[in-house]
Amino acid sequence: MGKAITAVDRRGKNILISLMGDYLLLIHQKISGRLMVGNWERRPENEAGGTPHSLWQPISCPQGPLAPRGRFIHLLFDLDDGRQLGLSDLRKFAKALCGKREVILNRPEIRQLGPEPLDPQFTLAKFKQLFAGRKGRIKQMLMNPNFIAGIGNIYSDEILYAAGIHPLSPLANLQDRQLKALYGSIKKVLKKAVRMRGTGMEGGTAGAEQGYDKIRMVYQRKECPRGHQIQRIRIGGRSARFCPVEQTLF
DNA sequence: TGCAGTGTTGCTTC
DNA sequence: CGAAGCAACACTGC
Repeated sequence: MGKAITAVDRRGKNILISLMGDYLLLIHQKISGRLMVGNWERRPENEAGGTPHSLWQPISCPQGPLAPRGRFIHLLFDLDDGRQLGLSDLRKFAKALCGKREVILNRPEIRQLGPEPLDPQFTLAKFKQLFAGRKGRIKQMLMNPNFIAGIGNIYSDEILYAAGIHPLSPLANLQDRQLKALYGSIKKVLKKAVRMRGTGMEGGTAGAEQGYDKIRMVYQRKECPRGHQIQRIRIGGRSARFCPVEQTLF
């Protein structure tokens, strides 16, 4: 694009790359998107019959061999230092948009975003205000980006376990005591996840890179740390895991 | 072998 | 307005 990158920020799960000239590149990785720096080579022999996926072959990336994470390139930028910025995405839900900063920031998916849970300005009082007049189940609300930004399926499960709250609990039933526990668990779980550099889903390939896998309490586990059987139910089309012994339905 | 399950969110419908 | 259900896609694992 020929524009210098001046800053990289995040809002919820949106990656915001500021470009010279007041432009903004917005990237949302959705489920399987991965934005990564490395090098890829074109494979012209696949141009005729191959899938778009097979057009670019990874050569290198900081995590060592890219497979299987860097094989599904849909967007590639050449950087000045010879490396490339690539967006890999197996399931092709990811989104990339570029435009004037103000236009991008005014799009509903950014404008309507709820508060950043790790923002120091996001106080317990602000958290409680979110619940005013809202209905629904706590698990779905935690995952709703317009309610609170950046919490998905994994960490909502972990947060609810840490707070001892059953995922089906209606918002209206949560009292001050539970809200306080929830608030503390949100901060605690997310900070720890950031420190551990997130949760890798590809089993062995994550390595030391993404450590949260190793301390998950309920998400995709058979038993909680106390040895109780984890239950799995569906809420709003998503799987929710929880410990039926330690998580109370309010 | 076939089908349920997988990290997200936006659109449609009520 | 809010909430539920589902679609977008391609692969893995039981």
